[in-house]
Amino acid sequence: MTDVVMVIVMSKEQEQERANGVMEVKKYRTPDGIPADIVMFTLTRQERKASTKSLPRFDLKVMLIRRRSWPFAGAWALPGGFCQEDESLYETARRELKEETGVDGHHLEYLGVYSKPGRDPRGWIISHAFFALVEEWVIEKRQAADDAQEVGLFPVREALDELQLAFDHREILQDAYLRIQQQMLHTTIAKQFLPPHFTLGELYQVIQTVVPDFAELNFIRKITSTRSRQGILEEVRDENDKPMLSNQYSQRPAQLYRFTDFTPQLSIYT
Amino acid sequence: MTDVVMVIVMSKEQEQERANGVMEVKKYRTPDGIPADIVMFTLTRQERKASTKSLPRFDLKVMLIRRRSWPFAGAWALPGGFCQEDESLYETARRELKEETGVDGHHLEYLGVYSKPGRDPRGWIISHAFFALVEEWVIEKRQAADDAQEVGLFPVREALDELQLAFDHREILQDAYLRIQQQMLHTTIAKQFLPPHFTLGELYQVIQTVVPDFAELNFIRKITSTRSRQGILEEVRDENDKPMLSNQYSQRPAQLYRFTDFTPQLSIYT
DNA sequence: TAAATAGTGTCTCTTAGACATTATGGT
DNA sequence: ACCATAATGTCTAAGAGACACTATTTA
Repeated sequence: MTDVVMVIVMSKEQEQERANGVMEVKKYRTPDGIPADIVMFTLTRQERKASTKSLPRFDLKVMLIRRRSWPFAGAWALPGGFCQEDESLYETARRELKEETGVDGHHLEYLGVYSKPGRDPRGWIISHAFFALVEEWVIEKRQAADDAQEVGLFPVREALDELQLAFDHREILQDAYLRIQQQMLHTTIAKQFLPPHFTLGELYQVIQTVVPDFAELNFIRKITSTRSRQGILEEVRDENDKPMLSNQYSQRPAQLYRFTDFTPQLSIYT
Repeated sequence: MTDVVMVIVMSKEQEQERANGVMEVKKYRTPDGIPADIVMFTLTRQERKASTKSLPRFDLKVMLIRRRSWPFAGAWALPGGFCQEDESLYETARRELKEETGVDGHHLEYLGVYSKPGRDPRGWIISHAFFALVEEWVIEKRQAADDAQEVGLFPVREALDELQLAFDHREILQDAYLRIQQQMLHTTIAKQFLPPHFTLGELYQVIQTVVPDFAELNFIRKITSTRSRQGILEEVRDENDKPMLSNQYSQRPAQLYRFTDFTPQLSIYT
């Protein structure tokens, strides 16, 4: 990130104009704060008691923190904090994500703005939502170390259906949920939840966890054929060019794959 | 749009907490203004001097207004204005679109937030970009009636490549251009630029104007077959169930179509 | 009859979709 | 031998992609 420094040379008249311009801006009421709120998603691994090796099953969870002060004291809310003058909102989100959850350097994406009048009893506060995708182990490490705040990981459906979230955070979470489902099908964000090398079974589980409606009988065949979808995945091979296999989740070893950096362009017309 | 009224019953202690909370918010520096800027796209029809009837060719254009005061006096900029306390940013955008261009009730969609420090010499100003899609005739009517401001319609490529836009409006326009291209292929926004009934030739021209890379040799065949794409379009028929044709653009009459309300779900995995 | 658009014929190759079948190897 | 997962076989119908060809009017 490089900041832009703006140098402006002005005549006296221009300076007067500038002062007027600034005055004009200042004479209106301005918001009382511009926070960034973060919807942090993670996939947690369910314990399975199968008789043999079996595929992992996941839960899509969201991190919430319990508010300690007015307003909505005691309610669960999205982590977040106010934007400062010397940072962009993306930087705010990254800073708050790190400060409040100890997570840094992960997928962080802008979601939208929430500006409905009256959404925050503290005043005129316009919030910007981001969503982050983090692997489970990052959060586990953090939760152990942290005793400053009460944090919780909730299954998304439970958070939406059963919790009374602070502010309009239910609406934000709902929007984020729809967005991550869309992204899961349109882009390769699945890789945020997967190790560098993974089996097609794992990938399928990840997609299904985020998008329960997703079903594809011939998943393996479709992924491994398809010329138009021209290789969003590629087989992993070792130094001798032998296909690398994994039998972590099954008796029969399964081919390992990785995502390429190719994302196909979708269209409803072609 | 219905506003939400929030009623809160508080004890004295709670009221004290509330006051503290508000104080806490107030003691930080807050932005000097939160504007909404609008990227208004339209398709203008090119005059063609062909020997017989021919398909319309379009240009994708964006509306800009010339700034009259500091900063960037004389430069072209996106129309926009500041958010007021009693409205959401979407309402701001709708209001400004109407005030500055006389356009109301059209496709208006949120694009994103622009908050890089120093982006506005007037102070700490965080801008929200929207994009609007408007038919040509609406703007023509407006431009004739308006003499308050100098407004211009520029081909998008020209505005991006040759104009020095105010603030970071070039970046905003660039983002909006990418977004509209994406939307054109993923959704049915093409209908915003088309009459209720249209020929497949017209539709193809619209798509190609917004997404020059789009090319599809068997466009008609693909649109009219396809079970999976299950009818984003349907043939228009008259009261006697006869197919309705148009020979506006060709000697041979062409079937008229309309969009259904179906938008297919795309996926890179299916 | 040339021009400009609309639409069909034809051919090959690939994919979709649905199921059945086989492969693997540890408990 | 059974289990859970991985992967291939097989079949039909449909679509992709490329081009050639016909259709419809009017200037």
